[in-house]
Amino acid sequence: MMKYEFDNNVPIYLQIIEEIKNKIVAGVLAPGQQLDSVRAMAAKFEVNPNTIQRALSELEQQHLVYSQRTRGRFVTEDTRMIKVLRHKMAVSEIKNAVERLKLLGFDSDEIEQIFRESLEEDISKSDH
Amino acid sequence: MMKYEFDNNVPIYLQIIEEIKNKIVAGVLAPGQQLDSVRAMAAKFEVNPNTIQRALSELEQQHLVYSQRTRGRFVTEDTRMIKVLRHKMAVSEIKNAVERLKLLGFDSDEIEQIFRESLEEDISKSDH
Amino acid sequence: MMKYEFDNNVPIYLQIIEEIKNKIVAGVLAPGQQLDSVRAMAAKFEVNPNTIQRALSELEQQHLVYSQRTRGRFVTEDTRMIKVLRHKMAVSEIKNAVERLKLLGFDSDEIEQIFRESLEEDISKSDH
Amino acid sequence: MMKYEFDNNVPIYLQIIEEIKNKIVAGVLAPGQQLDSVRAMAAKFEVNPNTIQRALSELEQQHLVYSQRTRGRFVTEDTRMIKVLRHKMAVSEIKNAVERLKLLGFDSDEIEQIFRESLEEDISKSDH
DNA sequence: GTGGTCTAGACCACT
DNA sequence: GTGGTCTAGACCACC
Repeated sequence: MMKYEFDNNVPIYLQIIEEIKNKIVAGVLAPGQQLDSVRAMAAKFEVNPNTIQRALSELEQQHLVYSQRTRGRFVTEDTRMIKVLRHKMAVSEIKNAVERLKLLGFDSDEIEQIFRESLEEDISKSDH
Repeated sequence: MMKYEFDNNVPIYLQIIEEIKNKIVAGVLAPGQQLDSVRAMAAKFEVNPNTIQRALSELEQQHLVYSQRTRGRFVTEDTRMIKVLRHKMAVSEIKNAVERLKLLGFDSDEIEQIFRESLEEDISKSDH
Repeated sequence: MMKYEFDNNVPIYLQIIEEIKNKIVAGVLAPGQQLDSVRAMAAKFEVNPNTIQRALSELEQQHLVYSQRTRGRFVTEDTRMIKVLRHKMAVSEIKNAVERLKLLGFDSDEIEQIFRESLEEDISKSDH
Repeated sequence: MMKYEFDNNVPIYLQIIEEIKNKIVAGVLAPGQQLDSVRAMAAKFEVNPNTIQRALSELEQQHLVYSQRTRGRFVTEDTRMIKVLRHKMAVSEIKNAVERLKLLGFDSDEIEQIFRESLEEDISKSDH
């Protein structure tokens, strides 16, 4: 058997980044909307303010949020950026799934067929 | 401040079940092949033997492994069962991905299109 | 008169980033060469290790250095990246000078003429 | 740990001299115009009056300002002096930039080419 | 020994 | 009150 390895060594700040990205892509955080303050988020996540700061400045470097020194932080108003992010996240989600299936010995044709089945079921579900 | 638990509340025994299922489906553990002993697995996973015990009996209930009192535990020789499992795992993998994307606001058409792109890239990659 | 403002509020970690970029561009740090460890640099700059860490991880995000967990950090071996950086730094150096001169009321023609004089003097200097 | 001083060892009085020269060259301070009093400037720069005194007498030695015992200090009316200063500042600005680039390993040809690019961009910008 | 993450707590500038 | 920077000191995984 293989080496033992249970997940969850993902750094907190990365998890927070993902959390916020999800909300931006899903529209829960709208373009231009103000984020909670560093200290407020630190309290909510029960985490040190520095950890939040790190997550947020990383998001800033990716141009997904911007900050105004004394006013606070805001979701980018550049909807193009958000669309790009949205697409990237979808691609990576799907690629990961495909990747894992290939490791289990599935080939592209099989994966495509199963994917097709999944979508069809979905459609019939939404017909109810 | 205390640590906030983000993910990782999946019980260990479920993670172990997944691990073993993966090996069976991928063929790393062949039909009829003997599994490591409970104590050996407990050592490898650095986990209490009871946890292993629980995982294995669950797999027995699902007829994916069977035990012979004195000899040990073995992967099922029923290849049909394995095929079914294989298919189920693929479906659930893909459904999960689709599900997460729908939560992010994607509709079926978008997902299909991105899926198509992913596969095409894969093909062009393997052409190199 | 204008607002009072003496320079030097530039964060230490940004100054360190510049320092290292300079060395990379000038070739003092060659592609693939190992950098001092975080702790060593912290001692050299008389600064907290976290500050060094921050500078270096920023450089890593810019793909100018890469790190290997247990071995240390290294200058990128991608000489293209270094060339790009080199060019960017030159452009920004010159743009800054031009910018400051424009604030002093110089127009492009004047600036070009003075620039030409500077270069000629330089050449005659290197003739000696 | 103590703080390491990176830049900012330029004496304050020199910074103030530069500030005033900039204003004179840019025309913010016109020929013959009266300067603020020492005390007023000391307040504005949040600096000891002696520091201002020193900066101003240096400027007097360079014939860029002159003082009338009881009335105060004034910008020189010798526009030729100002033109010379203006030129000198431009030259030194550019020479500094060139100098720094040479330290980074650029040769004159490269610098000229990049300078040319910068100016062209500037022109195309003003065309918009 | 290496890099990486996190906390606790401080100080700054800006409004 | 906001974000931003920095220190001091801790712990982890990896080899």
